[in-house]
Amino acid sequence: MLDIRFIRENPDIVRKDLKKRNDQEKLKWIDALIKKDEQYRALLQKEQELRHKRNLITQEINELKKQGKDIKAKVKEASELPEKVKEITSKVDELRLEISNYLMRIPNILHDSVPIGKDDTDNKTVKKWGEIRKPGIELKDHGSLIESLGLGDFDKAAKVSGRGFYYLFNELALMELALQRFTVDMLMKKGFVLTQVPLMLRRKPYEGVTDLKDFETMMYKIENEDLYLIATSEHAIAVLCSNRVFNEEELPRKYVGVSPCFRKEIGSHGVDEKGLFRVHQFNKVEQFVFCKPEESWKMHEELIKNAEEIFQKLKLPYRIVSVCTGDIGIVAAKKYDLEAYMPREKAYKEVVSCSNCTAYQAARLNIKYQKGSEKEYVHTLNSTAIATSRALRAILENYQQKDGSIKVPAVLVPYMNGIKAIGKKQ
RNA sequence: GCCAAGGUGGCGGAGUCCGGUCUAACGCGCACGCCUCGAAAGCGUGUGUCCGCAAGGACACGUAGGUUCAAAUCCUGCCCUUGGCGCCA
Repeated sequence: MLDIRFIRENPDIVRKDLKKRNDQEKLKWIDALIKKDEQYRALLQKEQELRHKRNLITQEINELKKQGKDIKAKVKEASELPEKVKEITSKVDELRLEISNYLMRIPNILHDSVPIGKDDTDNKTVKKWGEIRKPGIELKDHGSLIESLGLGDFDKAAKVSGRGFYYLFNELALMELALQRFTVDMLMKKGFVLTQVPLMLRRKPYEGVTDLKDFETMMYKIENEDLYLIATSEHAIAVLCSNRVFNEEELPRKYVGVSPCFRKEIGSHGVDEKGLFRVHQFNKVEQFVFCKPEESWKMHEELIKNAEEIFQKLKLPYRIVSVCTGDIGIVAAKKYDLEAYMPREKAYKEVVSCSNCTAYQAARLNIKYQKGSEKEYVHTLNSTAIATSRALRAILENYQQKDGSIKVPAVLVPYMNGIKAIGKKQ
């Protein structure tokens, strides 16, 4: 959320940003919002005057009573006030709510380097890494490969849970755990605090970390409970520090979260349906950082570098794209996606998303740090380290061997009891 | 899930029975200032949010309501914590 004071004082910056996003509707909101804000503050003044008046009379009554004098006349005078206060308060609350509704939906201010575009086809490639090997065989899609090797079962999962779920067995399940441990070890060495999180959150804290439309399109709600399954541990870590004031020397604070993630993925259909790429439940290792504003852009580069390091060590070719205005969403000021090369499709597919949310989440969650005698919002950043389901797909495609087996990336071998290849016919 | 006791500042902890000079006694911590060569001690000041150019004011005692001229205080729902019982990997 943007600070209302910032919008009040810099409406042109906000307008310019919305023009970049080509968001005509929200562009119109700005004038309406500023007007509401003016009305709100004027009315708030009136409300406070009225309350002041009431407080004075109340005190008078107290004095009179103590002196043993008659209070009837004063009480009568005062008795007219509560209703007036109530009336004006409800108007003030109404305005406050309207303003907050605008603020919750107005997007973050974008970094200058964010490319302008309408959807993900306009994302700009900023880097490519790795050599694309010619497999020399007809590659199987990862879903069929898994099933043919007996390393998973999608059909049974679909029967008992629905499409988008999976069973994994033996070496493949082990590789999933290996990916997590390998990533966690690397990040802990870099000073990240390993964190296991609650997998469900209440609505109110959750509103602090996500786009409101996600509640309908992405999140699973627990029936008859005020609880939502988390879509990523990012959310649980962000709210961990809500309403907190950091000391300056506590920053930057880096967390590595490990958790299952639950997503409805409503409206997503197509070729990726079968297999591990687009699923309702997957495990993810996530980087999350709270830092001072002046260090957040450096930190953003650092987080994407960490993700790159993981894919480099796995020897999976990838490219980095800078996500464009039409694809970036409302929370991030800048976002990199890391897309791994999928040789069967001969295409790069998103496996990592790395965002600098600047003060946008911090303002909603009220996370500040003590800067001298002042308090200032921190910046928050989040980045996938590894989403194992998608990384597994990349490995299954890139490491397929001619004999139909899958070579285990060298860095994972120690995490897999020394197993160097899976699916090899004995 | 049941029973009991609780929830007040950065922390400990009064105030609640019996509504009113109670946003907070007393203590700790932290920041700044004085003192000092420097420090400790001591002394002083400050230490929630919002509106306002300011003067000033409003709000804030888990949370949402209710009663009242007036609520930390009385009433109700909900959330949470601790202890006991029950259930349980």
